[in-house]
Amino acid sequence: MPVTLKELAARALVHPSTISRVANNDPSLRIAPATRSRIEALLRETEYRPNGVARGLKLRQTLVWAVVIPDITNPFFAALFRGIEDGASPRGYNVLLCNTDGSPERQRSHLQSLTARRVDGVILASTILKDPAVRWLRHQRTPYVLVNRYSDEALDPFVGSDDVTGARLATQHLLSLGHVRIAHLAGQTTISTGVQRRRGYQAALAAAGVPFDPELLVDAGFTEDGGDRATEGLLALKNPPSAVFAVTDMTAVGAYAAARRLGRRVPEDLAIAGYNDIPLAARLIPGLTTVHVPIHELGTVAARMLLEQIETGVLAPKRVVFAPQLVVRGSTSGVAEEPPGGQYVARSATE
Amino acid sequence: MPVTLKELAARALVHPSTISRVANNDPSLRIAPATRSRIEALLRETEYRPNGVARGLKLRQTLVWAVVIPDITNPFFAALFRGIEDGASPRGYNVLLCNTDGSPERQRSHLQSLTARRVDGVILASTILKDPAVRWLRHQRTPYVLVNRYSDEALDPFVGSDDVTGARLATQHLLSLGHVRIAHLAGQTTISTGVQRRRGYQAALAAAGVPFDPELLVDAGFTEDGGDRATEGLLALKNPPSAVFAVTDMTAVGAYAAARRLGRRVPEDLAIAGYNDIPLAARLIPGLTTVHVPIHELGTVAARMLLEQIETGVLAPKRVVFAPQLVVRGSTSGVAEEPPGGQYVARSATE
DNA sequence: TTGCTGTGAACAAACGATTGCTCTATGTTA
DNA sequence: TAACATAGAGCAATCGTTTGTTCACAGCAA
Repeated sequence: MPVTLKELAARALVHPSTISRVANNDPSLRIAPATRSRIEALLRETEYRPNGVARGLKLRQTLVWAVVIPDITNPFFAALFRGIEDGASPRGYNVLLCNTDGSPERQRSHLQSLTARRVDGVILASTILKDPAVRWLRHQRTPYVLVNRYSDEALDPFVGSDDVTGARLATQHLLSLGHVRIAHLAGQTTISTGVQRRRGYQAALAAAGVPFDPELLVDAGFTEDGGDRATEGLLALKNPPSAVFAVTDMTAVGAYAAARRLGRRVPEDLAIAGYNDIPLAARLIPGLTTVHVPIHELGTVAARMLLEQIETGVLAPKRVVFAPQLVVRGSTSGVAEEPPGGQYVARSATE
Repeated sequence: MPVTLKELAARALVHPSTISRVANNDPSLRIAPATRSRIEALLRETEYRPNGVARGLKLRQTLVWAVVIPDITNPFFAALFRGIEDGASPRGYNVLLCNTDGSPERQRSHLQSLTARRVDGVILASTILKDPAVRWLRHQRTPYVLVNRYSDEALDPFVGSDDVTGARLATQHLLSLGHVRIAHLAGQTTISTGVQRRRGYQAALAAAGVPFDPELLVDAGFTEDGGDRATEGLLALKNPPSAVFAVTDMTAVGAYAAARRLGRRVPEDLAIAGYNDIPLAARLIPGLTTVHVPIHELGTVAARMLLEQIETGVLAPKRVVFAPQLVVRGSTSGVAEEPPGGQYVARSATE
């Protein structure tokens, strides 16, 4: 249905190549002004748009990126995606969205079909440590950037937050409030954020001279359900924690649910801290104390890094790590909520 | 970097077409068993995957769909997208996600670039009434389906909920609780859901013999902020409403915020009802009474309709409209919350 | 030997653009 | 007038597949 160069050429009585040159404003060849304006009129009249597929084949670039994440219904990844799209769209890129539900197998099969489609780049937020799929991607020489979670610290282009520091901040905050039995709703050790945030949690305990109680470190994963179940278990202990640090805000939301169901008040009976500062965190009652991550900016920076790799052709393991900021809300302090908006300190980025 | 047919042909000492036939299991031509197995081994060894761009050019199908929505960070659209992807992925389609932020101009430009890319189909949830961009899409003969909002009731393939009925249910519920001054946080009249839900609201009032007070019908739009500001205005009236029906759950969330800020209790001072039953609705405290829409299923059905159009080549204005179900929670009744999960009646669909 | 049949694979024309190169007028210069 | 420069546009190869058609050759019968 859409018009092709060949058809236009027949109508204008010129060779297709001439039309292509006018359409692309090719400077390498002069076109007579009369011919040019005749063709331009035709282009406007027919609303000619070159076939992107044919163009992609010839130019070896599709102007398509892919974003691979666990689940777009998780507000963290939704915000991240917006950041990426806002970085990609102005440059003419469209973005494919692939959900893996955390399955390495689905991730692998998505990555295979994406490279077969010749996407110009991939942004991956669903990776596990030492991910063979990432290794494969690297080997394919497909430009890619890992976000939030890394696979191999030294080898991958990465943008994320300093998880150890962030977790330390949150745990220190709980310690400073006088809590001693602080539990950690942890992420899997197969995932970098899981490992690093555990590390920060333990480091803060050690620095404060609080002995580490393995009973208080439970694997809750990154889901609301996991946080709920794990918290229920913790509250059933003979000697339950007075505070929990959750690996993720969604995990913390699960903790709220469990506390509420079991009749515990937040923060009086159980203080809760999370990680990421998703929009939902401020809307919870009481508001969730959490580690602020500039989620949208993670996305735009990832887009910028991907673009740089594509334009320069250099696939270097550059890293951008944001310094986390603790945001204190009612779930730990019990004090008045901070005024809405504007409370975040400007981030500082290190490479 | 990835291997091409021509290279494989050189290695196997056969013509590229022969390899293509083996790779695609082309039944139209016999291949000697020896040749076939030699080529198959080579295909496996090199992990050959046909270049999707070249394939798309030749076969005139890209196996790509596009989803155009206002904003993926809105939980409604995130759930919708999952439904679509879950319908598309098993059939080998990948899905581009385009956010418009409600701007018709951005929608138009997205649709143009998408058709230039020759996507196989478009699912559009950001349309306005009598949308010229949809008219254009129809004229291009690009397969498309509208979701949730329609443009032209008689002309477009559509899947959504029965907005008039749903709004009537919610308003009747508030009336049945004894409320008389019921406000409506309405959507714009440029959008079908805005118009239809107003209609249902007014119909319920009329049926109950409650006079319609224009003061109580305010344009809040579909955002949290809009709901917040509109509610603030309503509560400042000399004769404020005792209940509000919000065009959307996110709008209702804004109403919660305003009520809380102004010291009104929900539901005692202000009852609140919403529309869509996004996951957040059940998590609010008190839980939000709302009209349940099978969001994920809207997406899978839209995917099925799109696929049918593509496979049959018939672009008919088929409609699937789900019957809405009222879900009563604490924001109107003040009674105990229903047990989590399982409370939804199975939907009934009409065509 | 000739002619025929059938197998197995090569050939070649698309799909719709882009771009280096070639070619033909025309105009300029010696 | 001959040689030559230049403008303007056509030619053709190419990107990597797919697929209808042709072709070479072997086996077999007459």
